[in-house]
Amino acid sequence: MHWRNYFIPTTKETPKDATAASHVLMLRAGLIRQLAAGVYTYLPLGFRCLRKVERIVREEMDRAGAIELRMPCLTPLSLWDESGRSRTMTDVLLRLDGAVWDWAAGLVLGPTHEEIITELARAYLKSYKQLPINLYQIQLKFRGEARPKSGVLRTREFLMKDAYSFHDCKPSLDKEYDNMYAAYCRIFARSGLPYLAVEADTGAMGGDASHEFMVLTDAGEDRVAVSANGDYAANLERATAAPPREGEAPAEPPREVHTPNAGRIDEVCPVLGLPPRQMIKTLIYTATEGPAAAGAARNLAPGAGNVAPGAGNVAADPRVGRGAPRKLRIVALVRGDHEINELKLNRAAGLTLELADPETIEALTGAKVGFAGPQGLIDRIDKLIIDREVAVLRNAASGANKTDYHVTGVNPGRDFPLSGDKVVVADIRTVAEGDPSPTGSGSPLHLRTAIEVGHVFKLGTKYSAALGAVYLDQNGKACPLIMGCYGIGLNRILAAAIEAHHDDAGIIWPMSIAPFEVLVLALDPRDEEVMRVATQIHDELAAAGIDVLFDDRDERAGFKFKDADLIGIPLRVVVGKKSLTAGGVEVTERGKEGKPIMSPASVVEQTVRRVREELAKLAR
RNA sequence: CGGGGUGUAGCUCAGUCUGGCUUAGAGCGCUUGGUUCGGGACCAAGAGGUCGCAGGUUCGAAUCCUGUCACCCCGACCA
Repeated sequence: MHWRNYFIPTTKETPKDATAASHVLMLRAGLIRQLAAGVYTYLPLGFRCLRKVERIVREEMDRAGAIELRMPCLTPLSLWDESGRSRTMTDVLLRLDGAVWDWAAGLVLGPTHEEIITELARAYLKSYKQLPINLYQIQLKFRGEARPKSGVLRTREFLMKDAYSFHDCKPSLDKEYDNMYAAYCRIFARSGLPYLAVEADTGAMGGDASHEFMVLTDAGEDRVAVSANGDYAANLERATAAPPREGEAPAEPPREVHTPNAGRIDEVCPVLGLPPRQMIKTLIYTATEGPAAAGAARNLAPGAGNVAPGAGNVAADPRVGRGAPRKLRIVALVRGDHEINELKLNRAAGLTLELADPETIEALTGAKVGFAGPQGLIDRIDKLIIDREVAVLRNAASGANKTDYHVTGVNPGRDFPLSGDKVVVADIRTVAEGDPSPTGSGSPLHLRTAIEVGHVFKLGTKYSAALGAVYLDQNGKACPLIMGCYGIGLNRILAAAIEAHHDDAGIIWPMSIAPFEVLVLALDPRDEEVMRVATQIHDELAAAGIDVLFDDRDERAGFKFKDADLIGIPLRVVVGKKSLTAGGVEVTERGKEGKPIMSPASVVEQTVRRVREELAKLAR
């Protein structure tokens, strides 16, 4: 490919609105152009990268035995009614109402395809003999993302590989889950990503396994906890630390202390002379009676966020909670130096909780906000949820349920119950930097930001049951299909790769997803000998099957070098009068030092070998 | 959805507070000619803008007012 005839609109200027490195570089290198909020055109260079990623994904999915198909972007609203997600995903589903045609109101742009694939399964997968089967597609998704950001990391339209497997038993699903997990490892390794598989939250689905594939970078939106020795990694939403040890100090009697205007932990501690870890935070929540809402959607669960196929929300049973819903009062306790994890809290409560307003808190405790404590509340509330780290405290301090007073010498079990109908002791806090790994090694956990690039999920029968997708087992009995879903955000792979591999000058592409593998740079295109040598190298590389770009532009050397660094093609062959005089051409690797001179006769062979070596290394 | 901010040339921005001194500007990019030529060159001459849009105030609006749209940032939300 001759640069002169190609289209690579690079810029020197850094775009105003871009902060993430990948965003800045994708714009500057001429990979993408924003058309609207969260909507991007992939320019030729960016499109080539995307296609390379697509190819890796396709090859590995095929190799893993999955079968490719293509489902539509336009999907009938009625299917989303069947699953209940037309109600639970209202702000995610992009509807076509407002259109002038009546029929358009019945269509939505698919944010994921659980419903669609389940409809297909319902129609065709009628016998256990057809199982297991794994169907996948690489298709655009549309989501009513409230706030697109970070370039291509969070968009309203994106490319996702979503796969859905169907099984007649759990062991079969487990096996395919492991198979997909392994395929994902190969995909991300081949893409050159420093990825990490972490335990992910399963939301309202409960119990079943789910893993997210993360790339640790500064630009991500997700937080993960990773142990220093690598024995544990989990999404912060679900990460847990080793359980606490029982406190041993002898219990002191409770004592009321005047703490005027000191309602916050950081205000009270100096007054009481206690560290935050000896404090009990008393948080008051309300909830409406009924089942818990679904958990958080994952971005890459196909159904959820950008990467995973379809772990969508399944609606709560609309019949539950009809009539006169009663407001429940729930009190949660966490240590003063800990943050509560509302996802864990909701699961422990079996309800979706909301922080109570000040009026409710004052009515319950008889004190202003900031002075609540667990003592004596149990008879006036519906549930007391105690973090397990609070349960082992000795001689802690809490609010006194009396404005401007706290109590010291508070002891769980004596001053508030640790058991009983209304009491739950559970892990309801977010792990903190330095907490011990739950594996028993005690290795300290570190908190990192990350980009979610993939998600594997055991769905179970959520959608098959909702849509009536049943097969007949060996006994002729109709059973709902057991499903798994597996998503990968292709655009995010590009952004994550750039986040992980760049320097001040530009992108440093992994060989496997680089738009071109080799750049031949002719320094003086008006010099006949330079052009003859450069053209010959380009042509021979191309003939050898190498993706090669030929910078034949009549520009100054510095200009072309800067562009080369920016677009980040891994191998660069520089042909100039100077190098020819020195006996050949220069070969450099992007991001590495040194520019050895090679003879034009051997450079093609050596470059081809280097490309293949690099690709093989990634595929290992 | 809450809070904040920005819309002026393809890009990055000045001018807006204090309406008229601008025939709407600069740099980058683009066109033409010349010089230069191994790390984003220089000189000269050009092309390019309904100042987001709609109303209003005024003798006069990029500038003031009202509305509206778009985009960005923080937060919320994100089976």
